[in-house]
Amino acid sequence: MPRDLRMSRMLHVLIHLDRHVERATSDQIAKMITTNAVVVRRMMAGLRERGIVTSEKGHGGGWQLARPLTEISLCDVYEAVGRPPLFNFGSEAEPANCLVEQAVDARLEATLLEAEERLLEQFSQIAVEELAQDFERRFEGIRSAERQSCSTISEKS
Amino acid sequence: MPRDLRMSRMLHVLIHLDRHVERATSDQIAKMITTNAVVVRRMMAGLRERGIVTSEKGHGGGWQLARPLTEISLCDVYEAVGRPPLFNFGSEAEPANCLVEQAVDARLEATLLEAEERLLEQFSQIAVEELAQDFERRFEGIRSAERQSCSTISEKS
DNA sequence: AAGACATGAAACTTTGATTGTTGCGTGACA
DNA sequence: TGTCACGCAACAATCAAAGTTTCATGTCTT
Repeated sequence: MPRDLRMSRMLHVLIHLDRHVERATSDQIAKMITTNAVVVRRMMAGLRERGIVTSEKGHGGGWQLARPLTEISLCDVYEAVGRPPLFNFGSEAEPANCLVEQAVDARLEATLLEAEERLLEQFSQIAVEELAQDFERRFEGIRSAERQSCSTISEKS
Repeated sequence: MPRDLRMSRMLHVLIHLDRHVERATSDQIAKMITTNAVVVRRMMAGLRERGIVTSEKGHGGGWQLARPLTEISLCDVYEAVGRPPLFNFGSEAEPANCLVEQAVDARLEATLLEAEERLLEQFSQIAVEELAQDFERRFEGIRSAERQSCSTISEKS
């Protein structure tokens, strides 16, 4: 059930930039997340504005982390990709003149707002570095499995 | 920020069916929520399957509540409209072969799943009757304001 | 200075899910 | 028998994210 992929994708990229490449062009990044360079620039522009990455033009240019993953929270990334609406549902756009609808909307929005605040609070307490460590645990798990079984599981992209 | 409106709309309708009309045709309901009869039938079919409303064909037919609003929770309605995805974002559809992406997806999905469970738990503890009472408080507020100012604020739809 | 490389930015197309629409079939009541 | 109302299927409209194309700008190398 694919929806807005920007946050997931940007987290993916940030970890690669920290653990694997240090600097990468939009094209290289595009291959990491199986899309194209323009989409990458569009998303990364938000990260640059928030001081999470920097970009350089010309030969040897590309994208680079501007600060360590320990100082980037999931909330930072969420805001950097434009604070898209968290929920997939809600009420009509214009305020209703029907009082029943007003009551329903108010209650629903209040409930969602509360849930949103809780989720963002959680996001603000998770550093991207934590996800990078999740990855390394997975990597070590695969490596040790390889040593035992001599199978050829390899890391890709 | 309009997204999936089904839950909001169905709550609206259920309260009208309890407080105002008792039985209504798809066309009448369509006017309440400013859409057309087919859309109404599509959404209400889910409510009927869950035993929340009943429908009758022919003369004098239409839709009717099958049980009191005190016995219908927001969660019931959410499930009746098909359990649409709660969140507006997520990860790629197919499981990744990149370990970094796997780690990001796993963490993100776990966080969202937790938030989803909390929200549904809250939904299951709110009866539609509560929203109906929210409405009546609003209604009384307007009535008393009318008595004081002789203005002509009227309830619509 | 020329050319290749890489980002910046604008305009357009594609995609996917909800919503909206049309048409026809079926059951029920007068 | 005719009207009313739901049931159902197929199709069009809508909207945002994602994808694409094109051109401009800046930078490094030769």
